[in-house]
Amino acid sequence: MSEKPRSATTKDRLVAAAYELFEERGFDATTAEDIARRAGVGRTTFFRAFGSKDDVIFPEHDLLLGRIDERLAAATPATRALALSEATRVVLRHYLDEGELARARYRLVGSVPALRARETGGIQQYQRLFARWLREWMSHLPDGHLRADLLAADLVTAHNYVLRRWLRDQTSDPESEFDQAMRVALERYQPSGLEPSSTVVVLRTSATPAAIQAQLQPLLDNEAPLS
Amino acid sequence: MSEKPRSATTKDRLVAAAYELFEERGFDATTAEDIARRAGVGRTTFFRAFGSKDDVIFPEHDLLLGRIDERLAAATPATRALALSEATRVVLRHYLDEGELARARYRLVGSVPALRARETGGIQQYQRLFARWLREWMSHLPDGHLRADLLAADLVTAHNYVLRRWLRDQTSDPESEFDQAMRVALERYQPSGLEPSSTVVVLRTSATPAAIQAQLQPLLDNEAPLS
DNA sequence: CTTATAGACGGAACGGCGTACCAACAAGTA
DNA sequence: TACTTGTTGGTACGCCGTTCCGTCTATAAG
Repeated sequence: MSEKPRSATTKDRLVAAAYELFEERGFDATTAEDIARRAGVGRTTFFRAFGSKDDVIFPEHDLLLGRIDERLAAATPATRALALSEATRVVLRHYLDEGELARARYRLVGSVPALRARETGGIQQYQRLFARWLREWMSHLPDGHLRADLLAADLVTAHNYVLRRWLRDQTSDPESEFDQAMRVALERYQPSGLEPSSTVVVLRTSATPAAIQAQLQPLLDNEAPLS
Repeated sequence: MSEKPRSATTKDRLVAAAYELFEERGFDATTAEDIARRAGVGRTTFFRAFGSKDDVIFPEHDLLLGRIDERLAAATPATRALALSEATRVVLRHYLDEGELARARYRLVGSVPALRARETGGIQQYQRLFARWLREWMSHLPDGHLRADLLAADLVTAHNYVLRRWLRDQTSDPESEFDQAMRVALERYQPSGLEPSSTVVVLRTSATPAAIQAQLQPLLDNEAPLS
């Protein structure tokens, strides 16, 4: 616990060596021994540090899962919509902070099917974590479990949508796009015990209910003050 | 093309042998040579037939992708909602028809992390296929690409929700539950050029917009007649 | 009937992954 | 100094998935 500096640098050197070699020769043409040799350690040490060749690419996965869980556990009924948005934002921010490293990983994963599978497996873990909380929060609604699963999928999908746009340099303001994406995704969420004063709404329009509901959602969000 | 009977039985014997051994000793404790020996063929033949040990579990994947693509390609603007629902139903029906084999696979996949990753990879392929069509259909809407991705995720998630309930014996009428799940998932879809006669809606209720919209959606669905 | 060509098959060998085991070595403690 | 504790590298092993090659069978041509 106190030897972070030395231990961290060994792992970091392995990660750096791995990315170098992957970009030089490709993933499949790089052996674990190659990586270890360039990092100046033995092959055994490499597997002790990462467990598998794929793990070099996705190291902070468990950390992010933990942070999401914390954020969702801290939500009160009134702040759940916000908690969902912020928990998702934690992941986005993490990749934004990585900068070029995240883009290198994106290129790599996109070109190696085995890594794609690994990545989607990780994404699924996020989704299941969100679903676990949402099922609890929405179980009283009609089709609550289904709607919880759908919203969990939507949150993850919306996050990936914005993240991929940033990774491909298709946006200069990912945070704003993320806000909008969360707004759309959270159309599926309605606060649980909230019983607001009844309101008369009269509409004369050809807009579909979905469009109307999209317009009204921000009002509902604002009604739930953050703690 | 005409040697289906002999070729099919070899593959089928390998699949049968594989499932037997997986249930007897578990996935990891079963080698490719074990499977081949029990099926009465050589190890080389096994890898020629399936390419990898995982592939024995998910053989008809490409077939299903093809059928979905066909169904979506055949949709007209007026029948797209129905096409989405039916294309998804193709997958559900496939597993329902498999019966006990599907349940054996479910137990197996649930207990072996490597197979889980493989399965989610397959699911992601379905999702991407749906998204490809939906992006085309919805690109004119505000946030069209995002909404297309979300709906694709919802369709796949809704399907998996019902399928898993059936796999766990939590439902006796998966088709009806699937209808309802599709209804909820398709709340995200609004037909493209549809410009219905305007309607005045007066509501005095404490229900949220999302709930109201959920109630109204069937009316919209009925407006798009099937060809 | 014989020969030729193509395709399915099994065997052997190879590189690589991930694991298990072991010996060497450093650092802190009695 | 001796003893633990933990990290490291080396060796060996089983298995995966691929490649190469020789064998067998079947269908067609001569």
